[in-house]
Amino acid sequence: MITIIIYDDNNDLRGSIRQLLSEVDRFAVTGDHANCNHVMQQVKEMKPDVILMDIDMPLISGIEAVRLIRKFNRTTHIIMLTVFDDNKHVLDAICAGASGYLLKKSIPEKLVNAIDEVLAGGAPMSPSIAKMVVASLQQGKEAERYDLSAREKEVLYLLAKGNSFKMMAAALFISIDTIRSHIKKIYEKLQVHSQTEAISKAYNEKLI
Amino acid sequence: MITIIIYDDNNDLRGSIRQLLSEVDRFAVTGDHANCNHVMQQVKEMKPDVILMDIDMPLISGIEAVRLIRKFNRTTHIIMLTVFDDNKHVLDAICAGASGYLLKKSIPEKLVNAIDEVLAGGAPMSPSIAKMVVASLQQGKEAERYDLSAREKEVLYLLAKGNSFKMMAAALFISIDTIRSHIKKIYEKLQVHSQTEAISKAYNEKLI
DNA sequence: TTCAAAACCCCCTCATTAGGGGATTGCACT
DNA sequence: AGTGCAATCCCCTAATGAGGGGGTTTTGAA
Repeated sequence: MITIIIYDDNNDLRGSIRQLLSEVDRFAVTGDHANCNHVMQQVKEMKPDVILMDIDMPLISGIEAVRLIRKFNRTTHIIMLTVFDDNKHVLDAICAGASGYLLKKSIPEKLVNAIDEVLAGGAPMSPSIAKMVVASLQQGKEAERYDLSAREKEVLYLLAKGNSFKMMAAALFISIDTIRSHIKKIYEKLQVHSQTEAISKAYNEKLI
Repeated sequence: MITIIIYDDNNDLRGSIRQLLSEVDRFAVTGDHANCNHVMQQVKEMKPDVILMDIDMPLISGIEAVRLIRKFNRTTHIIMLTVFDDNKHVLDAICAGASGYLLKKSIPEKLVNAIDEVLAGGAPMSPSIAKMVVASLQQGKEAERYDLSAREKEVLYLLAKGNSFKMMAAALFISIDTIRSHIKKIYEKLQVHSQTEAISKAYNEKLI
């Protein structure tokens, strides 16, 4: 028997989901709550197989709840329920440790399927959510518009590793003044004025 | 009419896909190739709406091909076809700019659907692929083992943005010596000895 | 209540970095 | 043959950072 807990501040929706899941013999909804105020205690007690978690809830958001749960439990499957797919929090939820992501409008036809899928080790997602996830992996990967020379990239790389000018000079068998020259060039090209800015930019633009 | 090009070194599979797609009126397969040796030229000429791309091909891999295509074209949808879901290259393909990812075994029942989905702006994925993608986003996010205080995190964040000690002091309305104290603590906790190392570590450990 | 840790402040010195000048060599492109 | 650019090296000064001291006050947990 698959045990399930529902968190959603919408009473009607909670009811509908209970109804929907009651029609499947192997599922047992062992709890539903309008907020996450006692989520840690509840999950510890019930040890559900699957949690359905609304993202937008008052006081403790679904994302916070996932974080709380993941502090002591890495195995229970959590499927997020969200109204809008342009919700920027969706990615946060993924990073927090949710397993699946379903738009509320697609609950009727896809929820049962999604539950089976997480249990099988999958990551069910509504298409538009999947798109966001993929986009987040692709973002920025088109850089290289700063056209740093090979040597400059090398210096930037060593810099990011925490090397001082002196250490880089030794590593590359060139004078410290040459390092300085390269650094100046790099700053110019990246339009920054310090090591920290340069490295920060390098990471953000995936130059490293 | 939706135009489609297929790249796969398996002649039988290419044939099956052609056959499968020919049964859908709105699809027109305008080309199929066993390798990607002339992929840039072919794509430039045909300007297909969708490309089906095998990942494992001799000489130029599907991933390389995606990179080549994305150099001059950001709009054509590319669906990767892969045999194994444990292929570590799947993530590379995503980052290279593919839109969807289908296991070959699920082609018969899901290919038509996947094509419609990318055209609608989605990101169709086989469940096990989705799982990998999600896992890649979640990985490492369990850091926090350096237990920096809230203030220290704030300082580290500002540092990474390229602020000097002076600027941070001004921004936080505290003395520059206090910044210095926080920095010293941060270095101690992260076990580093310079700004650059600290920021590099912060990025690598997802502290920022 | 006591104790530890966080957050704040101050001083010192030496090393390093930022930013501004130069210069020479060698390679590639025209 | 000249032009541009990357890569190398040099010098200078002012600003900043690293690392070592020394503190107080506030706060939260034991």
